[in-house]
Amino acid sequence: MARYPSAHKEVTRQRILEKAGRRFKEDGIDGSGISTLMSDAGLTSGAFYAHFESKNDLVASVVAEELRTQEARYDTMLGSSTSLEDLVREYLSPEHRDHPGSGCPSAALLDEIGRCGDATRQAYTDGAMRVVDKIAAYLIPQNPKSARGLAIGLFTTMVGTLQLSRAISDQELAEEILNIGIDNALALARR
Amino acid sequence: MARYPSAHKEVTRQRILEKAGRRFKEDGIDGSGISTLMSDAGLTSGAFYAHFESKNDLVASVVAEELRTQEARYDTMLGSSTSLEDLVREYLSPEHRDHPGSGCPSAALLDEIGRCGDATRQAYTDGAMRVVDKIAAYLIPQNPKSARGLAIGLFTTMVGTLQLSRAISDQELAEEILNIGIDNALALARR
DNA sequence: TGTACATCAGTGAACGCGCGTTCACTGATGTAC
DNA sequence: TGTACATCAGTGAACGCGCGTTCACTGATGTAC
Repeated sequence: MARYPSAHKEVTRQRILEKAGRRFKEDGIDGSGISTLMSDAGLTSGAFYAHFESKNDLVASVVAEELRTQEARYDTMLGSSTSLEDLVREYLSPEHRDHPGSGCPSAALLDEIGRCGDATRQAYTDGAMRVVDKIAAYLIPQNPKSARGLAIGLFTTMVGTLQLSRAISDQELAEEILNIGIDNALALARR
Repeated sequence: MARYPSAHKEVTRQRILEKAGRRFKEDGIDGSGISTLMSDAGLTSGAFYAHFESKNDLVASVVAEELRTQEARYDTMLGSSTSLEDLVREYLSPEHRDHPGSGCPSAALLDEIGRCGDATRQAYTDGAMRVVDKIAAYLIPQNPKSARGLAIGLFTTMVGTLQLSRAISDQELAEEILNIGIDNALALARR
């Protein structure tokens, strides 16, 4: 089409990553084809390989990007007036459950990531541990290392609860599970 | 091929369900094709539709069957001398993490089940709640209802922890996460 | 008891379709002279 | 300043392949006479 200013390609790459993250979280990684992903980004399928080596390469990059976004968001929330309780309540809200596309990548994709290759799992490991460390530093600022186990417990219950609530077909029960999850998470954090 | 004794078809159906459950948990639902599933069961693809209406129908039946199996297993374990602590340690063991095919369907498939249609999510709801009720009845036999929240908390942490441990590429860290998960689960159960 | 027929679980080729990937080509802009 | 050329992000058709599903057919056994 055109020769663009030097920043243009990077901007496009970022748009592909953001739209693909959303699509993956909505339809799954296996459930999202390259043509669909590229048309989400306003492009045609052929352009994909100017930005990524393969679908696997995209998946690893998306996972890294998603966790970077999540880390930044929690950083802002916990750095400002938002309490951990607010964060838990937002995470385990019906809004989050019903909008996986804009939500937590772990809740939407964790078991699928476990089946991915090394590059993706490496990207996940780095990103998830930074998020866990952020939570640990908030819980016990003077000794984040001792809060690590607590932070991981908080993280796993929240992820498991949101996944369970999404899988439950009975609306009332799904709601009850979110509330139980909030109680359990807050009880953990209060330890 | 042959006209079989009247029980034969049901035996074959059961074999398909069992093999498909294993394959789904190893490669994901979207990652498992009908031809592969049928050849796992020693049959060819065409025979599939003599047993199931569609892949969706199979998925719902597999989910129901997997949870029935899990319920029976926990029933036996908790009914005999096995303590809840043993169950937790077995669930969060490296063996379980490294063999999803014979393991917990929730740990392997929960987020994918959340993206399935009503029939599958209904099957999951029924089965998972029976498993949770089994755990609750063990925790507080005289008042299982009050143990429900605890049982759900135990369930979600265990599922989340196993998924996380599978997604982590660093072996040492993955091991540490299992141990942290055991501590967190046992602390919960002791409440 | 021996023969003809009905049954039906399973076969395997074929359907249209979307997958991940490749590639010859386009065309607006930046650069060289 | 004006013209010729190089650049390169993006196009869109095509590749072989496996997907979920359909269907005409097979053939060993149970049943009827």
